[in-house]
Amino acid sequence: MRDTFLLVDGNSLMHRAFHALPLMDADGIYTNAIYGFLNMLLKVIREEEVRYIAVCFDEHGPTFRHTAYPDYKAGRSATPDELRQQFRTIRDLLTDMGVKWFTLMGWEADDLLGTLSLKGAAAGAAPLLLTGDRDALQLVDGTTELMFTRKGISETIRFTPAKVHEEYGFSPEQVTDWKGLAGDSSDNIPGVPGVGDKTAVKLLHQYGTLENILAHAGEVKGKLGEKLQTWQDQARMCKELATIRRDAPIPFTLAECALPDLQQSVPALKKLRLNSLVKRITGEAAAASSAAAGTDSAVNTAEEIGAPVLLPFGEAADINAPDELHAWLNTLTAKSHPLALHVGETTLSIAAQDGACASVSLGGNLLMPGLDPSDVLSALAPLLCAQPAIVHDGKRLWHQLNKLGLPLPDRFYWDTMLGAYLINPQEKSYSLSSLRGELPEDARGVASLAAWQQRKITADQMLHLMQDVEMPLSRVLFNMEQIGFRVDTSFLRTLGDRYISDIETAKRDFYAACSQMAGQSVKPINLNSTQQLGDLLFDQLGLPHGKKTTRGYSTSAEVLENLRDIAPEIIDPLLRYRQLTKLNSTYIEGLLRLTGAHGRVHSTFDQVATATGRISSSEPNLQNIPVRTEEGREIRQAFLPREGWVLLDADYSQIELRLMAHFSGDTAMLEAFQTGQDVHARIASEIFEVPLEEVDSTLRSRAKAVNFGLIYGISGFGLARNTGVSQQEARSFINRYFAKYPGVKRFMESAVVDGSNNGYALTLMGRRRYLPELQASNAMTREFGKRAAMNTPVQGTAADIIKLAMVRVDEALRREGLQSRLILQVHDELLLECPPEEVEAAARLLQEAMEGVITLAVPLQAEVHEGANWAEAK
DNA sequence: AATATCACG
DNA sequence: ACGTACGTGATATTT
Repeated sequence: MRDTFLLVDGNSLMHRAFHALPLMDADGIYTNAIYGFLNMLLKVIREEEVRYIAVCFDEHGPTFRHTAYPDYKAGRSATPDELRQQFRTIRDLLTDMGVKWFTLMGWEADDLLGTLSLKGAAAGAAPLLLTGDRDALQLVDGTTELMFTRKGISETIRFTPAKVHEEYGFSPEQVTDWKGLAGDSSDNIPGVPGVGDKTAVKLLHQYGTLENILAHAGEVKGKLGEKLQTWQDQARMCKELATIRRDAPIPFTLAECALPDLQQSVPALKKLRLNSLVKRITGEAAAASSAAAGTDSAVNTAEEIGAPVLLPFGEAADINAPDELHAWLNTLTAKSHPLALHVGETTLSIAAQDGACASVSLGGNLLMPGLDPSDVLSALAPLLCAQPAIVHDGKRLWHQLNKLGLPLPDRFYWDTMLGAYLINPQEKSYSLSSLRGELPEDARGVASLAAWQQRKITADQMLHLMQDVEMPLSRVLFNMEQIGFRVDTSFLRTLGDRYISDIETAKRDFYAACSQMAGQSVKPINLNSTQQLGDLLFDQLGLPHGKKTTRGYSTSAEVLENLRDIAPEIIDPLLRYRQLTKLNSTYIEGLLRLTGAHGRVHSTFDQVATATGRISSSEPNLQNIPVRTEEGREIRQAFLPREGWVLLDADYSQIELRLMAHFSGDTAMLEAFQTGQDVHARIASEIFEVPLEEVDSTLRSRAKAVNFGLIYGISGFGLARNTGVSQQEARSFINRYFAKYPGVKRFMESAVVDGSNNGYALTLMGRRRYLPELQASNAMTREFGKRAAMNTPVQGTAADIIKLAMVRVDEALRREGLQSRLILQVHDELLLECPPEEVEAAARLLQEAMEGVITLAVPLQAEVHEGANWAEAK
């Protein structure tokens, strides 16, 4: 196994970082590019087990190497001063860190990269190029790979020769030919005019090289052939320009590029106030040593599954015949667990701990006929039932198996999608390929990822969440998706007809009132278009528009509400139109579209969707079915339990406020919950200093609004907007609140301080959410970070609690041998459908499981109701 | 693909 | 001085 030799294009990365990040400075020294650069460097070092490292920079002498083409790079604007400074600083910093860097007068960074990758490979290392410059793709070969940064610097994609081909349609050797043809506007390389990506790839496919294309230009028909002949010199020139040299005269030994101990760079980083980098370096060292010390957990440890680099996987076998597959699986059955399994788009791969592994191409192509995925899964299912496997997105696999009527494994050993989510719940995507740059898409990749995740999750103290919450929950969610929720479609249709007729009425009333006001009949518009509506209301009719403008006027319900005093005859029908069309298109038509022939809807529950740990529901979203208005609530009457069964609904009472009380430890707040009375009223009485009996609905709702404000991360402005009181009054509410409940204030403040110190917020069960916003230079972003820091422990802990409750409820139902089953979760609410004879038992079990999940400083309270439909059971 | 709006906790 | 409540997903319109 070759050691990884990381070769960094310093110029490319610094430019990327500079433009991707806002300017930051330490005492007038700009650091944003340095920060972004090092951040990326540390990320790759951490993820790739780098042994050697070198950074290359441009050093332009008096003459360019490409003197033959003077316009070269004329299209690039000069390096701004704020960045030029940082190039000087980064060199000193790298020296301090002990990281070897290279420059050579008159040579560019990519030439040095080309030279060093050659020398590095010759010395026995595996060069890994890190750059944002596509030119470098030509350097990729069997030993040299490339990490390409994109989207600024936040994402990387890893190129092997095969990946280059997959992405661009030609091989690394053809990169320069391609540039000669298609050019590159960012480098001011013109190529052949009129030849773009598509044409270039086609020509390369046909003729292989630029020279060969030009030699056969006569054969090429039409304009294209002419152009190739006319511009052949320019094409050759462009190819030469794009060709990276690999013969720079630089002294090099692999040993001097050994990765230094990064701890020694801490003082230099501190000087530049790059504290989050310092934390990362020191934090990682601490995590590594604690992981090395070992944790005495009753559950499976990293050792059992094996460290990633130690996995003794042998050569992969390609299995292409069912007989062969069965034979191979039979030999696997005898082996140790866990297996690693990966079902990709086109391949399925399996690996065992002893090194045996195989991949099977699914579907197949012309060259290699593949197997029918269902045949492969059929062969595999019994094995998965016998040996818990490492999988990615187990819930999806269960669905695949289930669709084929195959036996379902009741658990998996490790789900790398869930692992990735716990490690960072804010990734844009949890597809396997996006998890680690370009992770090999086979079972070995999944296995080593799982091993890495186990160590990381253990170090971050989230093994409990992984094994006792997320993993078992995925099975519960699968069941819920599978079972679905029964819907009364004819009821919905009847309701929809009524909505439609009311919509027509509202429309008529609206236009009549508009015409009345205008003194003439107004032209009908598309009422769903906010643009046309704003035009009508504010330009034609001259109603005062709210100051909210982005592209035109806002016509939100909030703005319209303010116009009700002026023109209720216009606004009321309009608001009614809005309400009814929303109900009809989203909840009547949308729901009917998704109701199967069997009369049930099967929502998808996304376990890796939210930053806080909540689950989300989609297609249909059953977590936002109307309830707040009487009109909307009718829709809930269409949600029914299975024929002859009963619906049970249980919701946590004030769970987030209770958690606030628990976290803050505030005596008065805790007391408010001990009495078991109406908490909002009680708090209103305290903060407004009136006897409980004199708390009217206004005071109560104001106190309630403050409570919500606290949970969301209080701000005077937000509270004012939500309650309709002035911002000054809102502030005074908050002040009174903090005066009565000083512990709550302390909790809020410490949540922000902890978030800043740690870089993340924690829930009670150790779930974390990183808060880079707290370090932002933009004040608004930072304020957002503060609110998230205050909200996440509360919302996230509530999510932890109900998730564990779901696992416990499911377990208990099974243990008691009941047929009742969970069918829905709505953040603080669980729905079950039960046979009538089980209702009492299920209700008790549900309440006990929910309330008993965890012991807090205040009791957890769950309220259970039953009904013949969701409206009744709520 | 982005924006505006609105449904839920 | 900035412009804000936290977390989601669906629909329709507009680019």
